[in-house]
Amino acid sequence: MTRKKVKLAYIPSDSARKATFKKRKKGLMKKVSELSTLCGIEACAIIFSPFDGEPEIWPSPVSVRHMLSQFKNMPKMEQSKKMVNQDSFLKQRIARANEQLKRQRKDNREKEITKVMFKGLTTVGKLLQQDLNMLDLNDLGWIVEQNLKEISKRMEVLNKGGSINSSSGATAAHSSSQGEKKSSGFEQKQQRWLLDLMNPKQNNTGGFRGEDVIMFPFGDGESATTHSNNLWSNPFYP
Amino acid sequence: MTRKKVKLAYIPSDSARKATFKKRKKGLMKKVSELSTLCGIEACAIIFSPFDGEPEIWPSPVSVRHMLSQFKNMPKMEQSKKMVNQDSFLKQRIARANEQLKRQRKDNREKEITKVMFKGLTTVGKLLQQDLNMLDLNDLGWIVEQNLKEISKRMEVLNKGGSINSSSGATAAHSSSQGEKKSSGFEQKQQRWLLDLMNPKQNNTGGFRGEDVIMFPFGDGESATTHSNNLWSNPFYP
DNA sequence: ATCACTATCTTTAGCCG
DNA sequence: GCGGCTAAAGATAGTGA
Repeated sequence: MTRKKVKLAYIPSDSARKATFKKRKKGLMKKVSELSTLCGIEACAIIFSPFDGEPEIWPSPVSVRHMLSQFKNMPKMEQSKKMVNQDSFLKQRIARANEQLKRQRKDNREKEITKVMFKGLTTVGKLLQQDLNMLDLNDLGWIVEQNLKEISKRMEVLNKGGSINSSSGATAAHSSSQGEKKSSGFEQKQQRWLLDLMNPKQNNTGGFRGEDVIMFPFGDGESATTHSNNLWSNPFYP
Repeated sequence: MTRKKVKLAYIPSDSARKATFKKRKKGLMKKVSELSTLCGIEACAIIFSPFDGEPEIWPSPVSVRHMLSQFKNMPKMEQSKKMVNQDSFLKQRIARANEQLKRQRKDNREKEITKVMFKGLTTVGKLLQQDLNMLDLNDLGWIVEQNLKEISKRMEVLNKGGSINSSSGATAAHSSSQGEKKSSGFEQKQQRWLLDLMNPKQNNTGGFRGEDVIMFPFGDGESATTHSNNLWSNPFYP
């Protein structure tokens, strides 16, 4: 049987199109997944289809979040390093050292990925910004008005809450040491500010929590009645 | 020769990994492209690789922007519709009607896509928001301080600039009429607010332009010295 | 490193139940 | 419409220049 060579064009038939869509979407997602694991990189695919309301997203939304949260766990790595150094038996030491090396490599790779990804994230952010700026925001003066209302509240709360210490400890050392032979250009500087940014300070005495709002041109866009479901939702506490 | 069946795991060798990455990235992009054209849907893929600094993005960043800008051109479609109706020769009329129908169909599809995509965009926006919220923004009190400084300025300007008219004309009619046999659930309501949102008002007398800043957790993240290159850039005027 | 080649593996169009 | 099947089309791992 001669199965024709599918010309690359919009499939007119609704049913055929949907069928092809489902099949190919599946295949595509698999490909993304494979690329990600094989090459140890972060990737995502987003598919907006009329067939389902929500856009299809790979990987799970949580995975990106998880990646960023890794920064918080980095200091712990330092500790385990010290532990290994104080071990006594030679064999165990070698074994552990190898373990360590392996982990180190993995960790290095993860850090590297995270760095790249984070840097990239800002690019994506810019992109989305630009797209959303297309909405001719000049016409939406009421947004600013809304902003101002919320902001006055925020001002009050802040002024009451006292001064907020913004310099983070940033004691987390950068452990690039041995391991990976070629780490493709870690920049100490950037890495440092990322650490500073990521290193959490437990000082939560600042007055701004929960109710404070700075409007954001993101949201579900369906209703403008509720606050949490507003076109302009809170970027600081979603 | 027995070429092995590639086990799905991280490729340790730097060179092999990079080679595979390049090949597969290419293939993946092709797949996305094919899916998009075959099924008439919008999709994008973003790949963060340590091999190149910028993330790879499909399709071109402009395409997303272009899509949104289509909304602005919609009213023109109405005009061409009328023009066709006033034609006199039967043959020409039929020919033109068919042309029109074709365009209408295309346009309907594009509108539909845009609707879905726009709705999805907000979901993506939320996603990115959440991810960026991981930065423990509580620790960055200075951001809020910066915000407040800029905001006081904004308040002044706004109060001086008079009230800003926020109700847009929204006269653009919704033309779903004939054509596409199955338009997979256009929602009048949502379509309407999109139109309202998109329909530009030429009233640019409002006082806020250029210098006003509401800080945003997006940016290039490299330097914090210049304003335009700040970690927190201006969402309203990028 | 980068290209081209191609044997082999993978995806998928078209059918059928 | 959905899931399984099968052969054609397509992608790519390994290789050598």
